[in-house]
Amino acid sequence: MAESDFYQNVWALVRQIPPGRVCTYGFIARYLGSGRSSRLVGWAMNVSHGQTPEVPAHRVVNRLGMLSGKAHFGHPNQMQELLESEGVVVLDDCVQDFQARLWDPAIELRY
DNA sequence: TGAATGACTCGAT
DNA sequence: GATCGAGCCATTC
Repeated sequence: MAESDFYQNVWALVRQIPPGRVCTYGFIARYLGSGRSSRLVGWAMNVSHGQTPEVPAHRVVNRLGMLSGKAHFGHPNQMQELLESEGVVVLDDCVQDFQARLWDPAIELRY
């Protein structure tokens, strides 16, 4: 039973992140109600592999903009390449202009 | 059933 | 200002 509603909500939210933008675990966790469930968001990403439709987990980084989850992709560089292909500049596993690229669901989906 | 783990975050030193 | 430790919550062993 690795598919709780929490995962579904996380995936649904991540899928709404527009290309070229990124989001953080903490923001997602907070938006879903439990600001302290950031680790569960990471869990959801772990399970999201092979999901359909695909979950753009590469657009989710930690609060510092670091690609902390790149090791869980097929290839460590895959996450960075996916982001760069969408226009996100990645340097040393960190998203450049992170503040500008940040996509906050609490603001973007408030309308 | 209890203990350990994890793609995180915050507060204290 | 940087580093260390504890908390959180669902899943797994």
